[in-house]
Amino acid sequence: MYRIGELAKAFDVKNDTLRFYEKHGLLTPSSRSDSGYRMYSEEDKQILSFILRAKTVGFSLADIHELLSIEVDKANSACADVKVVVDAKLAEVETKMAELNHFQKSLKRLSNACCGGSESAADCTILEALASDVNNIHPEQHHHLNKERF
Amino acid sequence: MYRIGELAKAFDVKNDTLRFYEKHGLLTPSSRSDSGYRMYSEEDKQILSFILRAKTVGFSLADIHELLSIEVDKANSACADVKVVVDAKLAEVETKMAELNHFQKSLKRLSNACCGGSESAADCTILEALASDVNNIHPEQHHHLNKERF
DNA sequence: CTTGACCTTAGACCAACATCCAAGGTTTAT
DNA sequence: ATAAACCTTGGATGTTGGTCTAAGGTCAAG
Ligand SMILES: [Zn+2]
Ligand SMILES: [Zn+2]
Ligand SMILES: [Zn+2]
Ligand SMILES: [Zn+2]
Repeated sequence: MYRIGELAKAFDVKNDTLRFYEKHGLLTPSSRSDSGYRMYSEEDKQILSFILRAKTVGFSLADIHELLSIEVDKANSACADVKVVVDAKLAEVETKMAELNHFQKSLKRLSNACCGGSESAADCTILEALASDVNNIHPEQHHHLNKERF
Repeated sequence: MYRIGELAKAFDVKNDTLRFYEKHGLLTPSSRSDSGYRMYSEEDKQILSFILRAKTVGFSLADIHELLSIEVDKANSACADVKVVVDAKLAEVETKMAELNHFQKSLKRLSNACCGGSESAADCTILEALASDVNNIHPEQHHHLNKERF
C-alpha cells in the first residue's frame, strides 16, 4: 500500500493530480488509513499506469473513464466496444490534423511572402493578406520583397 | 455605422462574441449612440474582418491582439515584427502536428490489433496494450484475432 | 400606448486538466 | 516535545474562447 505522495512520486505526477482523478471517478484508492490517508494498492497502481499510458495515446480523461469502465467489466464487454472508442479518437485526431495542416499551409504562405527585414511594416504582405485575403497574396506589392525567395 | 446585431449578423458571429472581443481589447466600437448602443464604423468592420481571417490561419486571440497593435502602428513597425509572430505560430502548429502524428500512429496500431468483433473484451489486445505497453503489442495473444489484417 | 425586437450591464457557466492555497490533523525522527 | 514532512478538505485560480442569463433601458411599428 502506498500513500498518495509515494504513488505520485513513483509516476512523476502531483498529489493533486491523483486527488483530481479520484474526484472524477478515474482512480479511487482502495482504502483509507485510520487517520484518513488515501492508501493505494498494487491494483490501484496498475490503474494509474493504465490512465497515464492512455493519455500518451491522446485519450482524454473522459475517454479513459469509458475505457476503464469497460476494463473492469471485460468479461461482459466486446472487442467492438473497445475498438469504437479507439476509432472515434483516431477520427478526432485526424480531424485536428487536417485543421493543423490547413494552418500550416497558410502560415507558410504568409511567412514566405514577407521579407522579415527591418523595413517598415506599412507594406508588409502578411498584414495586407490578413486585411484582405489570406489565400490571395500579392507579394509584388511588397516593394522591399526578398526576391530570392521566389 | 452598424449596431452590434447588424455587424454580428454580417459576419455570422454572436453579439456576445463582439462584446467579448471588446472586453479583451481586440475591437472597440468607435462610438456609442446617445442611448449607449455600440456603433461600429467601416473601419471597425475591417478590423473584425482582420480578426476573423487571422483566426482561420490558426492565430489565438492573444496573437491577433499583437498583430493588431502592429497594424495600427504599421509605420513604426518592421516586417520582422510581423514575421516573428507568424513564424512562432508556425512552429507551434508544427509541434502540435508532431504530437498528433504520434497519437495517430499509436491509435492506428491499437486499432489494427483489435478484431472489433462481438467477442469478449477479456482478451482484447487494446486493453492489454494500455495495461502494459502501448508500443509493444502482442496480437498473437488475442485468440479471436482477425488474421486478415496481418 | 403597447408590443416586440433590439440594446445595456455584470456576472455565472462550459470544456479540459489540472495546480495551488489555507487551515488544520498525523507521523516520524531527533 | 517539537520540528519536518506528510496528509486532509473545500474552494479559488488559470487557460482559451466564448455562451447564457437576469434585470432593465430604447426604439420603431401598429
Ligand atoms: Zn518586408
Ligand atoms: Zn512583411
Ligand atoms: Zn477481439
Ligand atoms: Zn479487441
